[in-house]
Formats: sequence, structure tokens, C-alpha cells
Amino acid sequence: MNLEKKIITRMAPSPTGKFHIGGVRTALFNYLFAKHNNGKFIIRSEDTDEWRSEKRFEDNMLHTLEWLNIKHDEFFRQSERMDIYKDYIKKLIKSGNAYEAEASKNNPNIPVIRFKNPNIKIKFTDLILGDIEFDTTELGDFVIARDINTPIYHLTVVVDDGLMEISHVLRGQEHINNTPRQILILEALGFDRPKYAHIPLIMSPRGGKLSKRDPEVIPAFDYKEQGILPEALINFLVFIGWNPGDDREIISIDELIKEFDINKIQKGGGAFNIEKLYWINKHYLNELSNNDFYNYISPVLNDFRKKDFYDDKIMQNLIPLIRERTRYLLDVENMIKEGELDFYFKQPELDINKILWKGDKKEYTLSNLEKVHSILLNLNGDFNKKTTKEALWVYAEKIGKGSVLWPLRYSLSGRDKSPDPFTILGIIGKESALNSISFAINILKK
RNA sequence: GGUCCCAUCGUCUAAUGGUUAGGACAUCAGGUUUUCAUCCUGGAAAUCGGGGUUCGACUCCCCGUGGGAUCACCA
Repeated sequence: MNLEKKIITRMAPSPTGKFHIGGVRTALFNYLFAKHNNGKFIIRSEDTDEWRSEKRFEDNMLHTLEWLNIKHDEFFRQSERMDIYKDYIKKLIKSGNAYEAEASKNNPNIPVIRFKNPNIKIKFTDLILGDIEFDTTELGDFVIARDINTPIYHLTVVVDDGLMEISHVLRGQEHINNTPRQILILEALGFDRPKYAHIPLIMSPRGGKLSKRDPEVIPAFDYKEQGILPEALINFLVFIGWNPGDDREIISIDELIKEFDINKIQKGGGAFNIEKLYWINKHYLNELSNNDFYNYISPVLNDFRKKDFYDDKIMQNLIPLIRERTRYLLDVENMIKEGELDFYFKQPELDINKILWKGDKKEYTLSNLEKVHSILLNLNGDFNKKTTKEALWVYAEKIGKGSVLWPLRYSLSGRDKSPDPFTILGIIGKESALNSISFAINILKK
């Protein structure tokens, strides 16, 4: 339907702080919309405020988007385009749409530039919100430049959107009140009006607006260090305020590009629910190969590797067990910190009272463990999860699973919670297993 | 406060006049060979209130109420 005009979107952040998830989502929507329509996605760094803008924040934004693989087709920096804006300020004055007003706050000798407001009603159709009408009278003759050489926000936005031939402005809903002002300038300059789509805001998990005080909401790039996968963050963010219209919860970036539909964007804001992010992240973690998962947890293994008992071969075997307990990197960090993995590598400490299954007598448990020991001792051939289970199962069922399996599991792990005993046996092997069981037997004999 | 926007389970959302109001996260219960985790099954859980319009409203209109955004020589 819109064959002659190319779709061009842009994201225009000001680099005054670390790039946050709201920015990521705005970038994502702009990117998806552009790519869906074979269009172009532009990033424009709005760094005209020298005081507040910092290069490191711009870098942080670019790194974040690079990590997430949200690629832009063009990049601009407003601070490098000041000459262009000057021309347009002059043009506006010349055409009578702007004028020099009272003295500047910073420069008592130089006047600010105000836009001559025609005081009309501005109507526009928002692609998400529908028809919106503003009476611009209350805006007054607003300032568009600190002085003839230094434009501010509304002017630069309009000039750039016009010059860059932006077809669709998708931005956060906090900008909706800026729209009439920008339309006024745009029409004074004779640019084509882009289509507007104001995206609902991401809200705090506790309701209300997102705040730096929300502990789960951190700068977007920091989620990388937490072990959130880029696909997971994208999948999570796109579902705040958008959905494909069916029951899918997991959706790839390629599918998103193919199916992104601006009409399905929500009108109201949505809360940031970290639990769902973790759930999605776990889903993507499960799709990693064992080797990739090992690399994934590698950064938090550094201290653990230095322990004298550490054995990388055992660690490799532990990967599936660690994975099913992992939503993100902090889970692995905690596992290590709590010593939950130590018993796979060395003989655990045992508490005599915990060896006994619910109400079992010491002598009874002792004889069960001795029997288990002898069964395993006489197990020839492969010693793994399957063979040990086959060897012990009949006995365990006869005696009572709890009375056999609990003491065994506890003797091997020294923990209230751990994987099942056969899994542990398979990992630590016959020799270590027999040692651990003997160790427990000796404690019971005392 | 002015202006603007919004309103389905606790949360993210589906249902664009006719459904037992669906799914997912979280939660609860049961199961998957003892414990934890994973996995499976099942349960509880919502149309903000009041008026209309209509044979029939989650859906359309109005009024309340609630929430949000914005009111800079920041962006």
C-alpha cells in the first residue's frame, strides 16, 4: 500500500545515563517495524546538551544494542550537525515563524529564539492510540533555541526527522505531549508529517513508574553480566506491550521480524516482571549445548577452579545437573558459594543424625548401608547411573526405599538436598562411592 | 492542579457484539522410583463502578473512579 515511500524509523536517545530497558524496547520495536517492512532503522544520538551528554553513555547504548544484535543502518550524532540546525533557525526567523525574544539565561546579552505559535488545534492519528487532538494555545511561544546558534530538542528533532525522511516515529508514550509542538515546527518548515506511534511505558513491578530504586531493574547491558541471554531479553521485552496474537511465549528474532505487527501493540503500560524474564532465560539456557553451557558458566567458576579438589572432568559431568538448577548466572554463583557442588569432588562432612531416615534405628540403617556397600562392591562392569540403580533397586524396594536410598544419598552428598543417589554414584564413580559409604558406616559404628 | 493517555486473573496478555472469558509467569495440590531441582497433570485466580445502545456486551457511547505521562533556555 505504501510502495513509493520507504519505511524509515529511528531511535533518538540522549546519552545522559546508562541505556535502560525502555530504550532497548523502543529500539527493538523500531528495528522490528523497519525490518518487517524492508525499511531502514536509524540511531540518532541526541547529544546537544553538552552538560549532560557523555560519550561513555553513548558507547554503553551502542554496546547494548550490539550485544542484542539489534543492528542499525545509519548512525547520526546531533552535536555534529549544529550548522544544519542554525540554518533552520534562521529560516524560521526569516519566514516569521520564530523570533528573537528576551535575553538568554546564560547570556544576558543574547536573545533566545521563540517559535511563533499560531495557536491552532493539532490533530493527528497515532498508530497505537488512535486520534488525538491538542489545543496548542496553552503552549505559548515556546523556546526552540537558547540563542541563534544553539538549538534545543524540539527543533533538532523536527529538522532531523525531516531531513532523514523518517516515515514512522515510534517512541515512548512520555513523548506524546511533545508531538503537537513538533508538528507545529514541522509544518512551519514544510516537512512531511511522519506517522506517529507512541509505545506504552514499562512500569515498575510494584505499579507506578519505573524507578532506579526498583532493584530488579538495572541498566540493560548489566543483564549480560547477570547471565541473561540476548534472545531471552528480547523475547521478554517484546512481550511487554506486544504479542503475536496466539499462545506462543517463545519467539525468535527472525519470527519477530516476519510477524511484527504494529497494530498489535498494547495501549496501556505493562509491568516489568523479572520472574518471567528468568523463566524465558531458562528456556534459552536449555537450548544450549553442554559445551556452550559450560562456557556460559565459566566466568563464575574462576574461584572454584582454584580449589585443590577441583577436577575439570567431574565438572563437565556436572553440567546437566547444574543446568536444570540454573535460571541465570547468580544461581550458579550461589550453588558454588553454598558448597552445593563440593561433594562431587571430595568426601563430604556427615552429621550422624541426618544419616538416619525418618525414625529408623541406628543399627538398622547401619546394616542397610553395609548391604549397599557390598552390592556396589560386587558390581562389576560399568558403574553408572543405570547399572547402580539396577543393582540396588530390588533391595531398596524390599527394605523400603526411604530406609535405603536416603542414607545412601546423604552419605554421598552430606546434604539435605541433592540429586538422587544413582546420579551421584554415576558421577563420582565406584571408588569414591565406596569410600563415602564406608565413612558413613564408621560414623554409625562409633 | 491544567492538558493528554490508559483500564481483562497478583503479573504479561488472548478474545476487534454471541466463548464454560483462553494461554503464560507466579502460586497451590498431586504425580514422575527417598530429599532438592527438572518434567508432567490438575486447581484456585480477571472483564474497575454506574448508566445507556443492542435480541445480545470484555468488546460501542456517556459519567464516575483508579493508574500513568507531561507541564524547562533537558531530552
